[in-house]
Amino acid sequence: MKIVELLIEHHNYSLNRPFSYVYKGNKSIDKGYRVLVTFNNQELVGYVLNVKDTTKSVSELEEELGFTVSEIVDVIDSSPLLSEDLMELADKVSDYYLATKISVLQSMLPPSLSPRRSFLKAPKIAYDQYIELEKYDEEDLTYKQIELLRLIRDEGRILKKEIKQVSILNKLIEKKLVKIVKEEKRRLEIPEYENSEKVTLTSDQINVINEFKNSDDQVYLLEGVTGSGKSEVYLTLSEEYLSKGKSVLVLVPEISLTPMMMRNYISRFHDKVAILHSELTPAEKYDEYRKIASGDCKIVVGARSAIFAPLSDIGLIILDEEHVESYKQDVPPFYHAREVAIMRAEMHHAKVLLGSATPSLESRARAGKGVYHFLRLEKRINNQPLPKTTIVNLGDYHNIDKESYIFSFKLREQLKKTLTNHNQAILLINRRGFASSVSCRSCGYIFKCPTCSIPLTYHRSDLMLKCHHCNYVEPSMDNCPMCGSKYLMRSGFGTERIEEEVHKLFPSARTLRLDSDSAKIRTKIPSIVEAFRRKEADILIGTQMIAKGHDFPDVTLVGIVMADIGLSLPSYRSSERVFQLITQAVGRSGRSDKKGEAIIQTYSPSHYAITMAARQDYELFYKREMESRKAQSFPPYTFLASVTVSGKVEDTVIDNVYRLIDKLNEDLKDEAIILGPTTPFVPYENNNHIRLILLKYRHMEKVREVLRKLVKANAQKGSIALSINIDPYNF
DNA sequence: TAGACCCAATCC
DNA sequence: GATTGGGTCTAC
Repeated sequence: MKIVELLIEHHNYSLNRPFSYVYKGNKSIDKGYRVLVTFNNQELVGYVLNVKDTTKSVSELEEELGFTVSEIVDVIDSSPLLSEDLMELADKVSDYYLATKISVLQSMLPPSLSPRRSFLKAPKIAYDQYIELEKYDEEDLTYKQIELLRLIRDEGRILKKEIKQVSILNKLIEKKLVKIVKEEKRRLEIPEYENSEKVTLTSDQINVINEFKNSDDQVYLLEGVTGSGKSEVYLTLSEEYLSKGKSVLVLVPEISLTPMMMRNYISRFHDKVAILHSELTPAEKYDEYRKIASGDCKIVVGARSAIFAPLSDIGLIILDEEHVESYKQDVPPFYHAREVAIMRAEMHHAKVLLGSATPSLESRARAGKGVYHFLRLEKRINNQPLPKTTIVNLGDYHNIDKESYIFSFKLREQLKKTLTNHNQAILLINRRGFASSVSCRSCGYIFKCPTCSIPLTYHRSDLMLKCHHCNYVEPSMDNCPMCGSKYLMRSGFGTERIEEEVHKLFPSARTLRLDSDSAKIRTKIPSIVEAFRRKEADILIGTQMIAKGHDFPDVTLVGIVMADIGLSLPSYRSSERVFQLITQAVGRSGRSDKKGEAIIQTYSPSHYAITMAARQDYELFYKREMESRKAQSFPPYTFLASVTVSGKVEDTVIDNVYRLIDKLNEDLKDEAIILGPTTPFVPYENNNHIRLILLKYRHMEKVREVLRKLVKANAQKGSIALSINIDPYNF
């Protein structure tokens, strides 16, 4: 008989410890296997931590342990699902982030294998299923159903697996509004790009590569302006490690947004590369995961969660665009891929290479202090000049074109020039939809999301009002629900409005729009990007999605329609975000031998984030922003942690927040500044009221200990739930 | 975290 | 007298 210690799939701090069971069967069972157990009258998946043989009887065991021990119902796996080193990594991650270990394990595994949904076998699809419109009728549909139906109507047909809202789709099928059409399956093919010819490295690149190779440091920050050839450095180093028999892990922000990197790696390394990212279907993820685990692929290119790819013997971990915030997971365990990369590299004695044109302040500060080895690529390849950049003050009405109110004379004139020269332009507006809010002129009523209470955004393409925080939708109405007035005002503007404006001013211009609405369908982003690259459109209009990573040789104009959006957001990172976004966007202009222009429209023409971005001067921005962080005691001068308290009853939540703040003040008198309680941007969600406590501190150890105890002590309370976010971005 | 149970408030 | 919502407890 065996004694098995395991973790339960409930994600709660009071259950964040091993539970003991016995196993009398004869299947093989060991660390890393999943088993089926009954736990408090529920049938659950357990995650085996260790197994011991015993000669004792169950009653002797119970006597010794002091509780009843039950038997494992069944063993699910026939081989361990997670390697020892990933289990060890999970320990480190849950330790650093004060997260339950099961939440880390769940983040590590593809959804079809994660404990929660372990019975989902790898789906075998023989056919591609398309959804086609049968009949268009909005009668008796919920708003979400209408939204989907309109999408299907507008698209003609959609691959079924590309629709994420399966339950909504099923309702439409049930109502016979849409039908499924089966066609022989088109396999997920990884496109076979031509062997890219070996580029000759510049002397800068060679220097950087040699410095990397000849140093024993563990973490490196490579700062290089857009177009300075960071990718080639990544590829050369990857090749080097591969030839030494090591494996290589490459992280990219969101693979659909940076097909460049994927393409580079595939054309260089072919089937040695596995691709892992959030947009793959569960079946595809499962396949790739198994392929990596079996050792067939020595290189993995993927988004955030790929940091947990089951590679062995890792020699090099690369994080491209290391400053991008999507490396931080915004649900528990709230890990940041950069920190996990460093933990993992330590275990493998591997090196970490962080690359960016605009490094995060944290990383740049560490490089400045010598914690990371600082590498720089200063010149653009071929010494391309930076685009000529103009800042237009929107506050000065002389600059505004009265025919549109959105474009300045300068931007309109440059657009015209670009079109006549048959070049391409990119217009960036950091907001999707048509109008950012809808209100009633008579009574002042503002359409708000019933769950988040933030204003709803009007979308012209499907005539819906949408909440940009949760997924709430409702059809837009012609009358005010309060007073019945038909004078509704749509204020603010987003991508859809810009597109309309362009059509008005330049009727013959062909446009494409790229934002998360047009990206609702999975494969759409790459196809829009490709279409634009093939010059099927003159102007690409989009949100920050378009600012990153793409290389469009014929783009000679980048227009930032309103640079201020985001600057006033209540985050200590807002200047950094704006700087990064504008710098990246401006860098899209003039990538080939054609000369580029960029126009930044803004209400804050003298804000340093904007002026420095216009000059593409990262180092100066860095110095200026560090001063401001220092003055306000924000990272990198301090560490942050947030404690979220949520519960069904608002008063209970508030009482508890004050109680916790008192407790924290007592325990951390000299260690931390405790701020709050604050009401977050979205004050209630899923019927829970939410309040926040923020901690600023310089030394982690004591604070971590106190928080750990706090969370344990409050874990049993059913009326409130605590959640801790170490190094939070949004609060 | 999910279910069981308990209690008090509330409803018809 | 039954139903509902909140609070508390427990789990190998």
